Amino acid sequence: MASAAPAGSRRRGLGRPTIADVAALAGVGAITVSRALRSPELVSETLRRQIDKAVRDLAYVPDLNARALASKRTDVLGVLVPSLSHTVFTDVLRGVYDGVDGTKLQVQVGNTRYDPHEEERLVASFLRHKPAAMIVSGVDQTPAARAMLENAGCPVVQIMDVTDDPIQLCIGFRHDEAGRLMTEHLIAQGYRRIAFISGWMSIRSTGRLRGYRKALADAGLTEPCLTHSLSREELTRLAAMSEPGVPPFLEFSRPSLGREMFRRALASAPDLDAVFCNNDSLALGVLFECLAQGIDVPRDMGVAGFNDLDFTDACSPSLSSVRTHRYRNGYAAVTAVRQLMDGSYEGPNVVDLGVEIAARRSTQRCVGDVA
Amino acid sequence: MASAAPAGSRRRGLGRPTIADVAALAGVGAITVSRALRSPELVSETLRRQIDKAVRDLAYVPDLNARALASKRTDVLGVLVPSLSHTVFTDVLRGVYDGVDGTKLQVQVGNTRYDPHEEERLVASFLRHKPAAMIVSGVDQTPAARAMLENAGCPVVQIMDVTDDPIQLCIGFRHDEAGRLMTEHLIAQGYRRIAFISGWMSIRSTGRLRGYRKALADAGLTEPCLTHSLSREELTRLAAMSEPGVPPFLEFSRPSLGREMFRRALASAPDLDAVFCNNDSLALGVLFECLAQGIDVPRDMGVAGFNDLDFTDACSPSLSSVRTHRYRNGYAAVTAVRQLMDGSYEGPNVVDLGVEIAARRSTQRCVGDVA
DNA sequence: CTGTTAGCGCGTTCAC
DNA sequence: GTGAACGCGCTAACAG
Repeated sequence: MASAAPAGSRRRGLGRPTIADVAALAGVGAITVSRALRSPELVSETLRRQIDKAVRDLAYVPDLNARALASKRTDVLGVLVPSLSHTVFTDVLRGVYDGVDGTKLQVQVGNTRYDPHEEERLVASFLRHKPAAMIVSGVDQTPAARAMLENAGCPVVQIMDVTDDPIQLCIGFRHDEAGRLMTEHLIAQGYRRIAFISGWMSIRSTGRLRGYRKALADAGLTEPCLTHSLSREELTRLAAMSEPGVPPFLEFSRPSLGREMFRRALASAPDLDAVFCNNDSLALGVLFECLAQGIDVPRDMGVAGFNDLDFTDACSPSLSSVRTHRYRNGYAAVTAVRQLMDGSYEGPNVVDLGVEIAARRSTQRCVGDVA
Repeated sequence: MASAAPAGSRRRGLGRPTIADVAALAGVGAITVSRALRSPELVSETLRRQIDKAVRDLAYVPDLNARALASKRTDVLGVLVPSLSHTVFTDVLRGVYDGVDGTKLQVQVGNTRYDPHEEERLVASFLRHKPAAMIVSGVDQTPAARAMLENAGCPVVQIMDVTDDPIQLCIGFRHDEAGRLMTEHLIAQGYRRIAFISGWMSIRSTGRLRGYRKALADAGLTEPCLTHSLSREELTRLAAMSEPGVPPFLEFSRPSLGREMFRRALASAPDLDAVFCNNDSLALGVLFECLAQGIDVPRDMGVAGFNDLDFTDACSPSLSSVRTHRYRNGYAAVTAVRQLMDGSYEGPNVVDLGVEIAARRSTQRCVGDVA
């Protein structure tokens, strides 16, 4: 018998047909089946036809684990993001998915949950599967994770931030510059007492804060009321209030938190005339709080968000924000990965996608300055 | 040499240490290393110590593909969702991730993009990796996908909907009932001319619509203006307007679309007194449109959403919605999976998590009826 | 263009 | 408690 699972065998497969079964049925060698499946052009028309039939008749499905073991490679594109609850990263993922369309690449998403150690574990875990390439978010991997990625032997692209010292290639934008640009926009619109509001500071948020401070300093202004982080007790309280397992960083972008933090900012700096929010959800809350308090936006209070989510233009007044190219970032990362894989990549190893100020009504104090 | 990669070999590994290298260094058999790694309690203290040292010295990392091939199993929990852009499913995923915490299970997410054929492909693809279990969204898999899942030989849980005929086990809630409950709530609040607004109808949306219609019929009311779907041309136009690759269903939940569809509904039924939106984003748009038009909510117009996203309670007026237990659904699915894996599952094979009406100000026409 | 041979790295089986 | 042998299903290398 040519069957792969002789009855007397000490170990049997799951009963699923193997490549040997197909080969036997088609009357060819196993390797020919293998080739017919992966590079049909290398196999003669006749044999290919017989093989295809046998494959169909047996409902043969190649075992990817065996393939990976034998060939030492897979078509898995590992993508690590810090959160799946933030539009920011799901937008990136859409770009990634679109980028791999029509490709052999299989996307596999890992959620680091903003935990560097979880990221490290995931890097190790993904690398064990010998991925075709890796895309990781941010540029602040732990030394261990970085070392693993450097030795991964596959293309590695860092996204959503830039650094002078990428693991291999990084494509993203400068958060400090983004923060600076929006603050300068607010200043240009005549706002002077500008607060920065944030629930939780990721490494990237800190960059935006830096840019905000620089812009203020350059304009000779001071920070009226900087509420950039919640106390530990508040953090715990919020966590307790939420469904078990809801990570704090999600809570920290809630509109209701925006309302609360805006109230606080106003209490400690009653002469506030603008708020730069670390994300659009917080800004939405500020907008509603102004509405509830009868504060006129943009006349008495400028409100700006970050990320330019889909609701910014539907607000009333529409909400100014910082447009980051998240979809494009994901797409570009995959494009680069593919080029790195076939050796055709020729771009620089640091790519800055830039950001744009989406100036809308919520910061339009100077008439005629905004579309 | 006992090394796994003799210099003269025709095929070499990647140079990475193998279990044989560890065994050689520790002076034991390969199998003992294998055991020490997976079931330390079966190996004597002394050997375990030597092995651990060797593992560390060589920075040995087990090859998961080889392990999977030899053992015919993995610790991968495959999770298929129709979208990563909707909070709905990312909430589910949080539940899933929290559920596997402290477990050997490795979550692997697949994005079907609301395409049954893509789902079918993904099912096939995931199953080839011999996952420990699968969690799939909805109950409307293609016959082929269903057949594959039935023969997968691993626990399979369907979520976010219920059916009398699950593949194996399904945990979710009834969308028709959800639609009915919210409509009844609106009726109880004195609204009579209630429109249902939706940009795009998924299978689950259709269920909600069914419930809405039933509630109206039961109350002897008619549908004033049902704008439940966009024309094909509009669909194309919207797609063209958006960034390449932005799937229509995303566009279809935009607040700006809510504004637009509300204007239309109002145009064809000026006596409209309430709007039940298929999701909260649309409802947010309706809220802003009312604000812009000077329509008093809830007095002159009741506005209800669906899903109860995080911004509903921060709106002004706060937005009524249907609370679905997405996080809990993900968590429960994993719990069930784990029990199915060790044979301890004893629940029914259809679990209805139910929904709740989150009654807030935007539908509070009858004073005192809402908290 | 096709087949043969020899593994890929690990876990199962069975014996000690 | 430990180890030797064998095989999981597939593909790289080389020969024809």
